[in-house]
Amino acid sequence: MPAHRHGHEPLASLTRRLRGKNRRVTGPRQAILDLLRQQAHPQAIKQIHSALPPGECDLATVYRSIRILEQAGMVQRFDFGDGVARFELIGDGEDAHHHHLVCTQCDVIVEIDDCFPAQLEQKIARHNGFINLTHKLEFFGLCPSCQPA
Amino acid sequence: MPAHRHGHEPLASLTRRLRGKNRRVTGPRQAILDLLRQQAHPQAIKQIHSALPPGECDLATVYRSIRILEQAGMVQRFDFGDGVARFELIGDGEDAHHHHLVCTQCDVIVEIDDCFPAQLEQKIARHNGFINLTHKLEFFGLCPSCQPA
DNA sequence: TGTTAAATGCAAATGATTTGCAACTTCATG
DNA sequence: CATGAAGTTGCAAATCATTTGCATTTAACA
Repeated sequence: MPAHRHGHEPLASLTRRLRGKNRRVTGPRQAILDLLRQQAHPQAIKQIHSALPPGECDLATVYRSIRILEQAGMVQRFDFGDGVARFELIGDGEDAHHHHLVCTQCDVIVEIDDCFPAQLEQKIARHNGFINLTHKLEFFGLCPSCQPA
Repeated sequence: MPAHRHGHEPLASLTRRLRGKNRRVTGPRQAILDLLRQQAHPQAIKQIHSALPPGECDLATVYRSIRILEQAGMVQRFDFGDGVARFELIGDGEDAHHHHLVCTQCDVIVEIDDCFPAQLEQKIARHNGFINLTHKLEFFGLCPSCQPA
């Protein structure tokens, strides 16, 4: 199963994971988790906040909750270079690492399963004496709908 | 010659390029270009500003100049995910596209010649019906000096 | 050398994200 | 099931990077 199909892990399972990290399960956090559960693509903080029922959760609390979730390893941060961080839920035990393809015109996002070749990455590490290599990789292009006829 | 060796293109050549783009050659712009000429790695706006002789150029002017230079194709923007854009001079006629390896501990930067395999990128494009694919790719890891003994 | 559009300095505006703080919950304990 | 300490929240104010309005200065060409 591709990495980005984090399936529909039930909310109860998510809150259990959170509690397991010694974090309290609060209304705002449940609302955010429940929202992220249903998203197929990374969401900006503002998106999350405005998708929540009005008055459900303060914007600052979204920021704080997302940070907690990220530290707990339940959420992954992505950066498409537009100055806005986006976040995606990581399924339990799931390999969170994946990349995206973003339309430069309409901002549609596609999850990508391909990754930078591990062997080449190891070569880069060795060649420069670095260890614990990771990478950020995102693709951009014109999606089918935005292409000129 | 690797992409990141943009050599030491003389300042006169750089200002000529700028003028060729119908941009005026001003004191601040020359100072910024001359500074970037001598840098081997991408520089943050603040770094550029504080490296300039005091009073030489306003911070807002650095931002504006860099934008002009970027639009003129003389400077390339990089994003290491820390919320600060960094800029590198592009040598004349040089292939600007390259990536970096950044130490997560001391922030040292190494220019990388390897790139995402073009063939794989094309496969991704085809597979998703996208065209004009590009990508952002940066590596992170622990540099030799920061590794535990 | 004069004109004129471009560029600059300075200050104020933005936009994303963070933080101080007092009031309010969660949840382990009793 | 009540209770308190620690963790959370809302709200407002603070940061930080970056942008912008505007009056003044300046590069470059006629």
